[in-house]
Amino acid sequence: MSDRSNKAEEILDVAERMARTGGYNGFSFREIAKQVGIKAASVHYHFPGKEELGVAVVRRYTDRFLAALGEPDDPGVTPEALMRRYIDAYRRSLVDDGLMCLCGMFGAEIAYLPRPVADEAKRFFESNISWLTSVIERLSDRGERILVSDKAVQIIATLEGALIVARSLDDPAAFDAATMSITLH
Amino acid sequence: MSDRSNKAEEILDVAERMARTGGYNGFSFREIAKQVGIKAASVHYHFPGKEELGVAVVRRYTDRFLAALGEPDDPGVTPEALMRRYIDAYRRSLVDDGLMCLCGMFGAEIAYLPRPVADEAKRFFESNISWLTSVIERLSDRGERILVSDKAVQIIATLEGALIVARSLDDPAAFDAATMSITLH
DNA sequence: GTCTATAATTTGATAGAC
DNA sequence: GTCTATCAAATTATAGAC
Repeated sequence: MSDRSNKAEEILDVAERMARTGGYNGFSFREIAKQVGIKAASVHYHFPGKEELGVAVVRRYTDRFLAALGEPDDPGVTPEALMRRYIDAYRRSLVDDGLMCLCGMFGAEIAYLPRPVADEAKRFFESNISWLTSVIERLSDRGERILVSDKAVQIIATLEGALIVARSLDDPAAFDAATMSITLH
Repeated sequence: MSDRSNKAEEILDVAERMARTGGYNGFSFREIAKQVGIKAASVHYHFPGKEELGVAVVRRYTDRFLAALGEPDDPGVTPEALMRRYIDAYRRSLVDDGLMCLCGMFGAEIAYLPRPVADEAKRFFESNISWLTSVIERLSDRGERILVSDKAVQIIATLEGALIVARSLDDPAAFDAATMSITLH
């Protein structure tokens, strides 16, 4: 509880929302502090520097994301339902939150990020591809024209790009247009 | 020639490269000036403010991008070749330049950008979808399961996302894995 | 066209009181 | 845990000389 008090979580909440809007330079200690109701110096008590805060934000985001997906080989859930669940996770980011995927944002800025933050963003994609690969293997009929691992990369790329295009066009329907062909195969 | 002197172009070159690495907050007048070999105040002579510079960078990027593609209904080029050309434009951004697509970057940050810059980024996607739609119509066999316009959105989303994933994983092969199924249909 | 000088603001960060 | 006070650096921007 020491490092995961309410305030620390609140700081992460605000930092995540700001990062998912303006990227790594889109959140600042002062602005976070103001929205949380403390002073900037107090934020440094919970997270020593911006790099550490950035790492913590991405780590929590990835963990929460994977937890919401569940186990890819859960016998109680069909692979079709799992795939639907995966697409809906991105869809909710767009429709419910109106936010970019944190790691899609940081992935675009990857060459600009401090190493530890970039490594955490990379871990998001690795774990997502791993999860997707397991699901695709379950619903894959042999004699496929395309590798399962390649299909996983294609799906996650399409979803990240669909967020960008739909938000740029200010048209949520573009997200569905871009992603509808993922399910039928 | 007045506003498109060599120095103005150099400024746009540096600003574009920095923006494609760190986003809208990833380029500054001081850093641009240093790399161009002038002072920050001199940059303001060519572009009054950051917003105007941002608009100019996106506009030049879009114009250059479309010009490189050529006319989508050019009878001298097969639609297959045009589609290949389109994918290669993104692939070169990754492999040759090692940079993100400017409008993929700005698209992720779209809610954070000044209105005029966001509008220019939107125009990039609109014109790209229009170009792609024309090409897809040429190579589309009737009785398709998916709308041509939807397929255009899907392709551009996959390409933007493929840049992000491949750069995050530091693995150019991921770009090909994500995009190879675009051509076969 | 480019410069110097300067301003106002924001940023990440630290020291030390409470 | 949170505060005040303070810092050095960086940001966008303007005025005016050359």
